[in-house]
Amino acid sequence: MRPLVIYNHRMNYINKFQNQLLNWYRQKARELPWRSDPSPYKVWISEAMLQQTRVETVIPYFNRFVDEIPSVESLAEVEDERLFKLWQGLGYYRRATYLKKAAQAIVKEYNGHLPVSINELKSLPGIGAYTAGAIASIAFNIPVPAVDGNVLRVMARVNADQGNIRNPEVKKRIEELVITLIPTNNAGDFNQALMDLGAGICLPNGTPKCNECPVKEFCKAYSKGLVSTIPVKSDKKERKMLEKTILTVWWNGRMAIRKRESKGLLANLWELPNYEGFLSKEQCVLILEQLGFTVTDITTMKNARHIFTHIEWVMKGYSISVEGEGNLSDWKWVTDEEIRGIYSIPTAFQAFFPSS
DNA sequence: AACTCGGGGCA
DNA sequence: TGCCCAGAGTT
Repeated sequence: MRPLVIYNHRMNYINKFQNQLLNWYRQKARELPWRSDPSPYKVWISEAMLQQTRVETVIPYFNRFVDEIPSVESLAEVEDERLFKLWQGLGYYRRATYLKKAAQAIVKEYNGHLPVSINELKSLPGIGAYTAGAIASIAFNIPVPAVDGNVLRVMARVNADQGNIRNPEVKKRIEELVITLIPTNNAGDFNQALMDLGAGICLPNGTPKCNECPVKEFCKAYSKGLVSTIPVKSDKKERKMLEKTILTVWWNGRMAIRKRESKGLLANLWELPNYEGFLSKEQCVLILEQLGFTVTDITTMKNARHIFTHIEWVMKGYSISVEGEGNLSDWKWVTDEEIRGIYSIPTAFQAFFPSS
């Protein structure tokens, strides 16, 4: 009898945790575009966009994207230029490349339908442990965990886990904990409830709203007074500063852009011509002359700064008018309208555009 | 295990 | 300014 009693106690604990979390979610769930129609395709697109990106940022991108590219098949065939344009400003641009690659694989190997199994999902480019779990649970209601940054924080507090949440071991530990709690019949709502809880109540940096938390009676960090010290997170690496000179070069009413290389930062996106270091007007004029142009005007623009995760660009800019033929191979002369409608140019350069 | 890869919002 | 965000892939 004894093991059965313990078993029942454990079941009651789990049921109560599930019920209180799910009841809270039924009342407080955020209304989000991908929640009104959680088709596998829309869930997938939303999860890809949401990687390291806030919900509020994603919403307009998601709406535009699924409106213009409504299916796996259309995604598999979309022009790269158009794909990147739809992603412009969202960051982590290889996610867009992964989406198209995965769509092509889904058409070829799964007849255009997203696979249901975690392992098959994870085999697709851009779909890792979290995203596979999110798609499987939200789109297919399969009881698997989907541990993102929110869930890591929430469950580290619930279990008073003082491990460094950047440590993969700690993440695995928390995944195992979620597995013991996840309901067999309502996994999608359960996972999304944990994320909403993290986004709205169980906030980072020691400022959670514990009085509003539906599961505070289960939270060991709350009962032990450790909420402000959990989760533990190791320090990030320091950012390096990089000085650059950005050129907006005008020729016959058009502006010069060029394509970035296919690897590394902002791969395959378009950029304004730019050079390492702070160049003087004279140095810029010399560069343009060596390219075969005659400089008719050059003015200094306002300095700008762009902060990436691990680099910071400090940028000096010049607006330059040129005449002549030039002898360039990798510059492209484009109009304002083409820049707005066609070419994907990352945010780092926006400060040097006339539209901004 | 450590790096790389964007951009924005908020204290 | 620093931190964090519905992370994934490479080395």
